[in-house]
Amino acid sequence: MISRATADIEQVRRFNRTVARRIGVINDRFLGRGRPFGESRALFEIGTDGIEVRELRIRLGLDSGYMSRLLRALEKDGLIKTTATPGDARVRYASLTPKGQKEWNEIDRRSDDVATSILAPLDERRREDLLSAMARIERLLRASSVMIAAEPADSPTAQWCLQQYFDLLNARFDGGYNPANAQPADAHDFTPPKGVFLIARATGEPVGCGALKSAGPGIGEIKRVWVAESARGLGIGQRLLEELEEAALGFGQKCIRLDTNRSLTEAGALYRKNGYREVPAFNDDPYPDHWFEKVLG
Amino acid sequence: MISRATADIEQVRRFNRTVARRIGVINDRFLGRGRPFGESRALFEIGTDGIEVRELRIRLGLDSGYMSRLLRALEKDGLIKTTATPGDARVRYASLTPKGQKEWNEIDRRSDDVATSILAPLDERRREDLLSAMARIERLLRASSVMIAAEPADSPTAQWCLQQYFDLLNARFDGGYNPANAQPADAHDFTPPKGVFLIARATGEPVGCGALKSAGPGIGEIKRVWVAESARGLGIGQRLLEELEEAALGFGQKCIRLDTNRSLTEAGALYRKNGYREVPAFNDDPYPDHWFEKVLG
DNA sequence: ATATTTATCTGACTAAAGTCAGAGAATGAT
DNA sequence: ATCATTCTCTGACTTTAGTCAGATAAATAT
Repeated sequence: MISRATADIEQVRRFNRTVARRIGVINDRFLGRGRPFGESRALFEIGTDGIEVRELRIRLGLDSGYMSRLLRALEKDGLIKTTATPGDARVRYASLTPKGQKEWNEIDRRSDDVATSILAPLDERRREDLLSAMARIERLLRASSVMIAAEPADSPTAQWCLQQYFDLLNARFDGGYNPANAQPADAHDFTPPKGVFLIARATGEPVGCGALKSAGPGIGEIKRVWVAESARGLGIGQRLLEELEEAALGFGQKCIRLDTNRSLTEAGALYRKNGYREVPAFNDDPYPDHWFEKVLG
Repeated sequence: MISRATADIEQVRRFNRTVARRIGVINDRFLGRGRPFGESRALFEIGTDGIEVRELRIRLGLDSGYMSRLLRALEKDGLIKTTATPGDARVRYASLTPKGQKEWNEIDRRSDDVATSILAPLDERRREDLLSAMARIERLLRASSVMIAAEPADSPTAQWCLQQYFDLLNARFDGGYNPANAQPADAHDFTPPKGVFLIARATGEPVGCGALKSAGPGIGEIKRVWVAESARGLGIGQRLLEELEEAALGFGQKCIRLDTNRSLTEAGALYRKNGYREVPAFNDDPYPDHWFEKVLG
């Protein structure tokens, strides 16, 4: 008997093979335009707006020597020019010449042709079916590539996430939100061994955060749970919560509490679903109107 | 305003990018095991059962000289051995040594790991959603890669398709089917400028056929419409029918007729959907019990 | 029996992709 | 002011991938 998990894995592998073949093959060679693939790729990434060479190197994952040579080749063909960046003369900035822009448009058109060639043979119904399945796959692959990791709460990324969180509260709450009026909690509170600050990232971009601090012996408090608008519905909140609880157990916190506001409907639902039960107010913060607690284990 | 078609194309391109990144990257390098990618691919394709070198070359699409060198390299590493095939000493047969089998298992395991790493971060509901979308995409990409082309009706592939068709009739009809009792129609009838024989192929494999012959001045007759079991529901019958009608117009046939049997339910539905209307019997063939006609244009 | 075709192999290439060790200029840290 | 770091560039490589023109042996066609 083939187990459920085995069949699932087989399905994923089959998908990988089919799609890699159908897309990879067409893409790679078809888009080449006689030019080495590496050059085309670089040209395409430089794009209409240009790009810092440093950034380009990271995106394509190339050795700096190799990158330099690629750019030299494109330059010699009159497709791009490189200039120093205003702020930092070490960093070079690559941008398309008019000739390069033409070439770029051609690559772009071919990309469209590839897409069209996939859709063309299908009738309306199947086409829509394919498109909706593609949208779903994209979204779910995005979800599956989200990584959650602890980071210092005072790191620039963490600060950025917090700002997003505060902006959200400010938009949702009647009368806005001002962190100065709320219970203070600084980076120190969200640092092991008493707390932690988690950041969820999708392909490098931060898309969510969540924090844990101590609220007395054996008690943890969850704060700052935020998921970017663009990444809602991917189960990131759930995963953050699970990881926060795990961290709490690691710190010996057997009880977790948190507060929230009724305008944060998704958060309320998440907590209830995960076995948090409502308790009387345990603080007199001006913003929360619901208080929850859960005993772990 | 962005047109509907443009948005669709954008969706396909976005999908291609996402999938190529998430799967392509992991697959290619992660599965490499320090070995050149070409060698790994060959090793994997040789697989547990071994394979004829000829077949392997076709599958990987490699030059025979290059293929030979790849095999020599794998042989030198003690991963495979090659022997002559019993029937034909020109053809070499490549198979894994025990060491090669171990290596193969490792690649296989890594493939599983890649699949698992995609599924693992998702909860049950999203996992199922992803898997079903993958199955759908696979199927629809298969449909979109089906090519229809005219071929001589006496080619081996055409003969093979016809045999499949007759086998199907034989299985479906009460009392079976014997082409000798039916109206004769030979390769000559299905040849331009009076007829044509179309074959639908998916990645090289024939998955359907359909034929057109003349049935008098300005009248065409469609025969031998068959779609492989494994390729039903992909719209191939519809596409064959459309291309046959187009061919008929090209031959100046303004009226098309055809006969069928009630046991071929899909065919009947297809004809009705495409505007064929039932007419009195126009032949006394023993097998058909429904006769259709359509005026083109 | 001879010619042709098929499958593989070898040698001699080329192009593309990528690595590594510095060098040099600009910037940031102390 | 000095030192370390960052970013790019150059030269000198290697590896991978692939092509092309025969050579060879076995099988097939005439």
